Amino acid sequence: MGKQKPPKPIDLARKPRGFPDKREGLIHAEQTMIERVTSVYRKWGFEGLDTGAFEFADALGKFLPDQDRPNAGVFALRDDDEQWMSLRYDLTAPLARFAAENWQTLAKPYRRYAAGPVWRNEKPGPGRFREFLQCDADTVGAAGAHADAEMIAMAAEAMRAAGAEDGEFAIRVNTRRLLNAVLEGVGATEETVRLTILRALDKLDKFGTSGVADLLGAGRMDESGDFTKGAGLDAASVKRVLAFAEAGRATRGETIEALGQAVGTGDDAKSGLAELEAISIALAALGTPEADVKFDPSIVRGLEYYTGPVFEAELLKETKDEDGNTVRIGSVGGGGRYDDLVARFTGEKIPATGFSVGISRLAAAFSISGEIDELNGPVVVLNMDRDNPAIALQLATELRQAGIRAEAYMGSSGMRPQMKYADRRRAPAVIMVGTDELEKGVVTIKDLKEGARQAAAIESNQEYREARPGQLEAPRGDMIARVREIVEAEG
RNA sequence: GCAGCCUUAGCUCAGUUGGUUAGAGCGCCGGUUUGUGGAGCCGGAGGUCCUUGGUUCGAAACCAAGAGGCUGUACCA
Repeated sequence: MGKQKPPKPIDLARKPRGFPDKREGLIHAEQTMIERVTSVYRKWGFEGLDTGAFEFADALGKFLPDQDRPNAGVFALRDDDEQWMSLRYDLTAPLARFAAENWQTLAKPYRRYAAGPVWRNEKPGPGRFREFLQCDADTVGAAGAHADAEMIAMAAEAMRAAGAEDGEFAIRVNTRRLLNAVLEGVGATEETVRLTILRALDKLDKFGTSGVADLLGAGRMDESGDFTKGAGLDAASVKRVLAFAEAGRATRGETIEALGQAVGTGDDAKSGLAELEAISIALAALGTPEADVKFDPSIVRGLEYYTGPVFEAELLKETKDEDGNTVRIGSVGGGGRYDDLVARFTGEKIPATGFSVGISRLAAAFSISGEIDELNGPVVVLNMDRDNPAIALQLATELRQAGIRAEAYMGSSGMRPQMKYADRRRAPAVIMVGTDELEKGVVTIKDLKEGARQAAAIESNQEYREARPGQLEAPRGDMIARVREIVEAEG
């Protein structure tokens, strides 16, 4: 009945949340970060592997779409032949699939790095996307703490390669075996209770001791009044879990000692402590600075497939967001040992361990703090002579032939808009050739960065215009050399 | 998913008890005796006031539902 209004065209130009548009600056920051991290992986002897965006849903593991409704968490669709396919949610599951498929032909252990986008169908938020970049290294087919220690050492080196200095990051390490020992110690046999306890532990840094105590016991009320049911442990058990969670000490040796007190003498406790001990010794041999790696009993990580050591890379360095507020970036990567993942395909138990870096967060952190250079735009040749616009094309071509990024202004706007354009493009310089220059056989070159510096001291607009800061006139034959000086001086 | 808050120009926001053609700042575009980016001067574009339905003589304003956003929380292989 009601008149159907056609949708306004601009209302169709909407971007789905969590799928970021990336412009020059961000692209450059992320590519730089991928290069830095993968160069560390390559240096340690890992080889590249790139797999497709989609995997068959059943190859991705527990997320089997049930009939019509693919599970939340992944993006899934049905192929022509009715098979469910899912966009990969990490780079580990495709690796497990690839390793299983090609196991016979691979040199074992298989050491592989990979970088690329992954997709998760979850609620996005600041710093949380539905499409984001990961950069992984994994060793498939190597049991034992040395392979884990190597991952941890490499994670620390990757953080340093990314730009983190002493004390600006920490790799925090724990092992599932100790967590199992604690669960056993408080008699948590029921799966839901075990998971609730682990999730509570994981939130120690977020909610603090009392918040975690609530989650371990009856439950916790958040500030919006929403209530989260707890694990229902009695007071003595809560105390025992907390004692474990807070056993972190200044050095790894002291932490192992404190954990020994908190965790008892069961099989899991003994093997877990031995695992940390072995990792610590290996790290010393690998030359990893002691302060880079801490043992932290509150590290839990994903609940699904980790079987031994788990670790997390945390950026401690403080950065500022666009509004100038201080932001703690927090976790920028993680990993661990997953001995059962490849076995899903092969039946044979194949040990594996790996580490994953969240590229976007790292790039954001180091881009904001100036660790990654901002890119200059092209040199812009202004279109001054409307009777003979081809001169701008010719000059731009000469610059490009000399290997300088350059473009001729496309259009016939006045000079002021053309200057504004060059400014907005972050051009290092503009070239001006009008009738004056043509007659004299020269070009006018304006160094925009130098001009801006000089302009800071100029008060009035009229003076600013007359001063023509940063500008020089050069013989036509010297254009390339002079422009090159300007471009190279500004990186 | 659950809870709270929010939605007026590109952005940040005004908008009287419900009353004509809905405003500002910034930004944007163009010009400034066809030659100069920032802060000068002149001009300009840009809004079905998120959507739909209801109340009313009359709705940007009141009510309901929906959509979108923010924050917290849950989940996060």
